This record gives sequence, C-alpha cells and structure tokens, in this order.
Amino acid sequence: MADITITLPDQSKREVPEGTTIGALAASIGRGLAKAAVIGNVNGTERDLNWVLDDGDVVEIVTSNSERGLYTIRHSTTHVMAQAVLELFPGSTFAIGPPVEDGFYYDFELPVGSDGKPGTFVPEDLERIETRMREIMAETQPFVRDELNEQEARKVFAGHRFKLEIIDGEADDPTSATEPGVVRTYENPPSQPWQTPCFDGYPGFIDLCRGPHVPTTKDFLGHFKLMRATGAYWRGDEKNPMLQRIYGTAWASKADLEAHLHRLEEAAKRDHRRLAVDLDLLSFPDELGGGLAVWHPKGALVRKLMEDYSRQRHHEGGYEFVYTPNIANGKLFEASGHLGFYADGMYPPMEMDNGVYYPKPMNCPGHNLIFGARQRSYRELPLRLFELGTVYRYERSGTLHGLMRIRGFTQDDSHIYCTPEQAHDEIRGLLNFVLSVLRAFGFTDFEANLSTRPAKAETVGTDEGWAQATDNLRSALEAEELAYEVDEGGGAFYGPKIDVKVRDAIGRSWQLSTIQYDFNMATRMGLEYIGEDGARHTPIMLHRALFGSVERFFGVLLEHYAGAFPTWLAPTQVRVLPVRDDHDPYAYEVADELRALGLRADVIEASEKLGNRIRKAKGEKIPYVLVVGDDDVAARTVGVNPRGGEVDRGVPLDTFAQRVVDEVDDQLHAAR
RNA sequence: GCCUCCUUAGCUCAGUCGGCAGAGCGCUUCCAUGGUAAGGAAGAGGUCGUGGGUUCGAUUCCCACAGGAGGCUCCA
Repeated sequence: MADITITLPDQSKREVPEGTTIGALAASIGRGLAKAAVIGNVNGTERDLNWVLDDGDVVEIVTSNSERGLYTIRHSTTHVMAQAVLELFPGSTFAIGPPVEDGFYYDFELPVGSDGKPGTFVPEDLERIETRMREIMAETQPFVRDELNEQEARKVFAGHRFKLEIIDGEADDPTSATEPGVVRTYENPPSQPWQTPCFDGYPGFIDLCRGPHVPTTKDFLGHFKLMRATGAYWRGDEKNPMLQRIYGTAWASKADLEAHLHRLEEAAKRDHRRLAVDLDLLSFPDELGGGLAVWHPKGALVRKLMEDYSRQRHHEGGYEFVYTPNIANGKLFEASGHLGFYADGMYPPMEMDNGVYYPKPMNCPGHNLIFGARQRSYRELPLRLFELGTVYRYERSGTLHGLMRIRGFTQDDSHIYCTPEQAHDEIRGLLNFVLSVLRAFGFTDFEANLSTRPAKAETVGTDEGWAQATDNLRSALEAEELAYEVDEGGGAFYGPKIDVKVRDAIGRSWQLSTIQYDFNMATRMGLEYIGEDGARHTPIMLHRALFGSVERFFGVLLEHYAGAFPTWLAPTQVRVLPVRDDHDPYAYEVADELRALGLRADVIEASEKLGNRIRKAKGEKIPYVLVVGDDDVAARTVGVNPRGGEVDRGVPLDTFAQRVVDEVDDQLHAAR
C-alpha cells in the first residue's frame, strides 16, 4: 500500500500508509498522544478520530486538555443527555444543545400533561437522566457521522418540529451544519432498540450535528454533573414556546470537575448579597419593594469613600458638577426620544398639574437642558458635565439580582459635548481616564465590547453617521490597545457604544463602564454651539458612566475583595483591643491618635476574652487589629495583627500610624 | 413577565409521616480581666412568608398570592 505524507503543526512531515485515520496517526506518534486524542484538525477543519487522511493533509491532534478538546467533550456529553431524555420521556422533543462556558445545555419540550401544558422537569428527573447517561456511556455507543439529503432528514426528524425548523434554515443552531441540501447527522446506536423509537429508520438516538465528537460514549465522557433545569424560550423569543433547558457541566477529568464545583462554592461564599448581610453593609427590605436597597452605616461609608474619590478625580479631569431632579415632565422625555425608544424601561408616569411626570431613567435629558440654557461657543468645548445622578428603571421582576441589577441606582454619569473634530481624541481621553480610575480600585484586567446599531434604531440617524461613530469608537479602542469584541446590534437607540468589562479576583467578567456616542439626541433637543465660522453647529454628545452604577460597582468590589476591602476603603481600618480593662484608657488614646490622622479606628473593651474579640474583628475583615497590654502602655507601643499577616508586637504607635497613612496614600495614588 | 426550585428566631439551618416549635451563632444581664481566631451561667426572641381551603385539629396536605434563588430575555 502506498504511503501518504502528513504535515504536523511543527511543520515536520510524516509518512503513513494510505487509509490512515487521525486516531492511527496519533498512535503512530506516541501512546500518550493516542490516549489523549479527542479529535483532529485537518487543514483547518475539525474531524473525528476515524477520519481517513489524504496525502498532503496538515493535521493537528486535539487533546482532551485543550480548549477545543474540552469543547468536544461537552458537545458529546450534551448528545448523551439528549439521548437519555428522549428515551426516558417518550413523546418529548429537543431543540438545540451547544457547549457553553464550563459546560453545556440542551433544550427540550416534554409531552403535554393533564393540564394541557407541556411537562416540566423536577429535580428527581435530573437524577434519573444522569443515571441513564452513565448507563449510555458504559454501553460504549459509537458516534456515527452521516450525511442525509433534505428529504431523508425531514423524514427522520418528522416528529421533531424544532429540528425541522433548523433543517429549513429558519432557526440557527451553532452545532449543526447549514449547507443547503446536505444535512449532517450523528447517530448513537443503542445496545437495545428503544421501546418507543422516535426517529424513522433508527433504533435510538440521532441528532443534527456537524460534529466532530469523541469516538464513543465511553471515551472522555463521564466527568459531568447536571446542574439545574430552567425554562428558556425557543430561539430566545418570549413569543415562542418555553422549552425546558437542562444545564450541565463536564470536564476532562474527575479532578477538573471537582475543582470546578469547588470554584462555584468559593464564588457563592463571596456573593455580595451574602457579604452585604454578614458585614452589615446594606439590605433589600421586602417592605421597600423589589430591586431597591437601603444602605446601612458601614455600606454607606464605603460608598461615600467611592463617591468622594470619584468626585476628586472628575474635578481633576476637567469635569463640571451639576445636579438635575429625579422626575421630569414627560415632554422632556418625548423630546429626548426616551418615550419613543425606552418607554419599556421607564417607571409609569405620575399625573399632576398640567401634565405627566416620569422618574428619570437616564441623566442625559437634564444635562442637555443645562447645555441648552444659553448660547454656547466652540471655545467652551469640550464641555464635560458630571453628576452622581440617581435613576429609576423598570426592570422585570425576574431579572433583578442584588446590587447587580436593581431598579433604583446612581450613575456616575457624564455627558460631554464636543465638536466632531474633537470626538476622537475625547473618546481616547475618556477611555484612558476610565481605566485609570478602575485601576485605583484594584482592577487590572480589562476588555471591551463595541456595540453597534440596534434594530430598534433603524429610524435613528443615517447609515453613514452610525458607521462613522462606530469607527471613531473602534479607533479609540485600538489606540488604547484595549482588547474588544464586537456586539452586533447591541448599541443604544441613540448611538453605538463601548462597554468596559473587568475581570475580578476569581476571573469573572463584569460590565462596568460605558462610553456611548450620540449623534442623535443633541439634534432632537436642538442643541447648538456657535463655531469658529460664526455659524450654528450641532455638538457631538458622549455619554459616559465609569462605575456604571455606583451600586453595581460596589457589588463587584465586594465580590472582588470577598468583603476584605483595601485599607483605604475599609469601613473600620483599625480595631484596638485592650487586654484587660485597666488598659482601656490607653486603647482609647491610641484610637484617638489614629483618628486625628484621618484613620477610622474603634475600640472593643475587655468584656470578652481577647481571642474571641480577635476572631470577631477577623470576621469583619478589618485590615488591622491592635492588641494593647501592660508592655504597650509602658512603652507607647501596639501589638499589630494585620489581616492576612503575622503578629508583630511592640511596634511604636507612631510607626504604625505612619505605616497605615502611607499605605492608604499609596493605594490612592498607585494607579495614576 | 415566563420556567424550575425555595421561604421555620436578627443570621445559618434542623424538625414535625397532621397533635404545646428546635440548635448554633448573634442579642440582653450577671459572673469571669483573660497578650493574639469561640471562658461560664441565665434570659429575651417565632401567628413556621401572606390569604383561603380540607380537617376535631394545619407550620406540616391542597389552592392562590407575595418575596427570594437560578435561568430565558434585557441591562448600568
């Protein structure tokens, strides 16, 4: 048999017999590689291991510890789940089931029950499904690739209306092929035919799929867990039927699965809603209504520190401070376009006097009134108006989430009016400013979304206007070398935008800052300035929120630091503990001296044992616990027990105080 | 809003197969004055989310509603 030549990723060539599969190629390279091989990448296309190679192919072996290998494991696992569900719930059908971050899901529709509605999963169902999945895996069913023509495929999937929509091209499925005329499928032949087969001509499970997959249900699968069943609309549209989605997680090894479950536990521990209660920062009383928070003294103190810092930076950054009221006449929101494009997000109107008033959902209309209050010259531009403006937005009850998604919140909101020529540099400066302030709060890892024209803005502005604004944002991102992804159609109704996301201490991504380009609202509201040429011009308007919302930013900070705020933000920075009650006077003296330096210090008297008072202070995540006893009274020293550090006794009080003052100063200036 | 699950003391949670409501932490008082992560004792604290229904009797079973969690969608 003639040999063929294969090129490997390191450009080395390899001679193998004609008819060699990817799996055999891997085996010829090494036993370890053969064992780890999940799929192969042939000339840029991912293929099953039993794919037969051709002369001249460029082949990469994809292993289970690679991102694509893991993707394939999750993809194959979701097929096994679909098989288990279709078999265990006769009459059910399925929609799409792609791998997602950390796992996979599949959407199902269960048969109509006695109440006339499609059935739903209960938690015990997940256990049954999981058990059946493990049986299917033990059966070592091969994943059999095939291609059908459309007529055949329609017959096979006749009982599965969602699959027919995908075949017809009406619905997208990220894991199936979309070539017209050819329908790719993967079959898992069962060891025994199903009692109620639901695919014409097949004894068991088959799905629309472009693959590739692991060789059999036994290979690489098994390190998975079904997490939860939820509702999800078909094609994401609430006008469509609600399907039952099962989420699962799957990994290449048991250790990886356990590590993932452990990460979830760690994330739950730093949930801001839990920490907010534990640390007595804020609460969401039922009496107040959904999505509304009250700030307790400690939370309010941290918030005030954040806001003070923000004000200081904005002052230095050339912003002018303004205030606008919380409600406004509906005519204002008609002029701004909010009632036309954003009414769903607004609280209902209050009727009074000669008209209707709305709680403001955004600060821009108010700021525009300030710009328009008198004639403006180009010499004033860019004009940067800043307000910590509280807005109210009607969010549907199911979407509320602690501080992250809330109905009343405060934006550190700025509107910048500039000439078209200034826009590019101004956006760049804004991005730079935003990142600098975010760094001061301890974030170092940033990425961005560039969101383009949404469908709802079809009638707003011109194609050229949107394109130019989007290019302007794009070039600012590139100039600042900020990695970004394009979110097609994700823009606001008045223009495209950049959203800045940060990664927190455990790698989660949060959307915070937003910079929005608006070439529309100024026109709508008749804003003008007199240019150098003496003529009237419409300014470009930029919307910018840095924290995004003070509440969400606070929540993200709380989770980022797991409640252990850096010293400059900690509600209590130093706690002084007298060893015995005759040390109380000295303890108060220490606290007073620290307070005189602007530090936040308190004293807990010796009414409990020292060890317990230390334990409580640690639970409050206070940066410094000072213990003072006989030696300290005599020598004017303190015993320093820092958060996450070693105890240091006999430190002169002045030395300690200066150390903390310097630390706070460093934290505030390190990022500039 | 829709789907699934949940709701017992301030917090974390037991429990009652329908028969007087439990623990730990926290809180109050007393004792104890202890050099680096829980000293002791006593006490207060709950219409078992709300409203209906079934029942001799409902915190427990059924229904509705409210609130919460996780999703869908949306978003700062």
